[in-house]
Amino acid sequence: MLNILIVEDDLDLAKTMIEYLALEDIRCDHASNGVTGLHLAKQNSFDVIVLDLNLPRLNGLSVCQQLRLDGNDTPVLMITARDQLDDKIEGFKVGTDDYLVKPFELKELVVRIHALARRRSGQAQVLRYDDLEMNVSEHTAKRGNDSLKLSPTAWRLLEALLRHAPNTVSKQTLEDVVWGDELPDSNSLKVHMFNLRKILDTPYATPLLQTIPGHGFALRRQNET
Amino acid sequence: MLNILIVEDDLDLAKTMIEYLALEDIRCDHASNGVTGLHLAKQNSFDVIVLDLNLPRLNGLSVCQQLRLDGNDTPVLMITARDQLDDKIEGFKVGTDDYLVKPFELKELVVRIHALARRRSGQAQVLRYDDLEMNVSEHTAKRGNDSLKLSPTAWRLLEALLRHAPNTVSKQTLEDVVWGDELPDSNSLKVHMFNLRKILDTPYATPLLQTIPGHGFALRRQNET
DNA sequence: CATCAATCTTAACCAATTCTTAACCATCAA
DNA sequence: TTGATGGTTAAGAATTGGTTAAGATTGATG
Repeated sequence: MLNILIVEDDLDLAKTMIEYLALEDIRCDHASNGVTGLHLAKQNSFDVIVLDLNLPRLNGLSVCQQLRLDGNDTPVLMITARDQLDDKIEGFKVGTDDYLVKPFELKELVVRIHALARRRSGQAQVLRYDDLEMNVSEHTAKRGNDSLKLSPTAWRLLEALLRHAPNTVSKQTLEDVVWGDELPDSNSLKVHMFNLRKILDTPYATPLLQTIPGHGFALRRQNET
Repeated sequence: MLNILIVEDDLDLAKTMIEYLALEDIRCDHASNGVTGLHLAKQNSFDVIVLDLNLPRLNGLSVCQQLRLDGNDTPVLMITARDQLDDKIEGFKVGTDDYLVKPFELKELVVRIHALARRRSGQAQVLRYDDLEMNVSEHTAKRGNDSLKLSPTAWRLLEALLRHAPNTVSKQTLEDVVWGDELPDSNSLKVHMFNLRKILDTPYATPLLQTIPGHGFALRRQNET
């Protein structure tokens, strides 16, 4: 059972969507303007957010941008009347995940909602795990109340780990993140991880950076699965 | 720099795409039929896979399905000539992430590739059989409530067995999983299976790891087929 | 242009884990 | 009995990960 938020000012359209989606076992909350939409999105946790581009009080792009700045990683499906590529590009820039151009078939809406629900957006501008917080836009990182001083490489590593937390990130992926195709021919990653751990964990009671032998590393609390 | 795989039998289209994407700093590998596409996808790690729906030898849907069964979580963008909703529905069922209908603008292709590349798997991949549970994303394994400490090789063996459970997995397949082409020239597999069994079964009442004489091994409860 | 601080790469060392190998045993079927 | 298959054990080899420190590189600043 999916749980989504629809932000749409055309009440007829909203009603049609909600009723149709109910048949497909998708529960909808509804807001008719950007401000309440943003508010609802912040309060609750939805599987997908369906956003009209043109909204009273706060347009869809701004709503999406606000969410991302707030660290919300819910997939966003934008509905627009125009089929302007530039709108889409702009939309993807602020963190939209998919588009649907009016008029659209309800069946297609359902299909895209399901596809989006399977993944996280990955476009949040603030990443959090446990008491660790990373603001991608400001380029700042904190653990608890202490701000962390990260070297460029340490930053990239931590960002990758945080985006996947609490999942394991393979050494290969980490090397990819830092060096791309041109890997250094030594044990550089080991050293960087050592340094990152020194900054991230050593001063604190609960270590977060776990080594997964033979595979890679994970940001995860020890006791948790 | 993104790294993607294009599986497309229309060589003109493929060439156009590859050249355009190169300008956008997207590196492309290319396969012109489903079988090689699948092979490439399994061998390498891409940011996105662009799949034509209609392919010689193995169609796009099957390729995608195979990948998912194999535990591959790379985002897939399906290209289709028709705008049949049913195709899309079928596609999303087997794990496609997005669609593009021919003819499309190359700019739009770029935008969607970027959007997909950023997305990450929202839900942990979990394999289960009986009271055995393996979280592929976190790289953790439990039997009942006890977490299992697996060596890299043990992990690979168990994963292969679990993906096929309760079916038998041949010794050859297991050797393939662990060593690929360069097999060790001794009885290494025997030893590894012994060690795996020690971790997996020995402490518990009901053994799960069965030997199928002459063929291989299976993860299966004793009484069941 | 010289210098300084920060950062990155590299090499080396140690400890722990993991892997391979070669035995030896038990069982079964021919 | 013999040969093939699978289970068990232990030793030594190889690999991996943590740690440290020395140069090399970079970028900023006086």
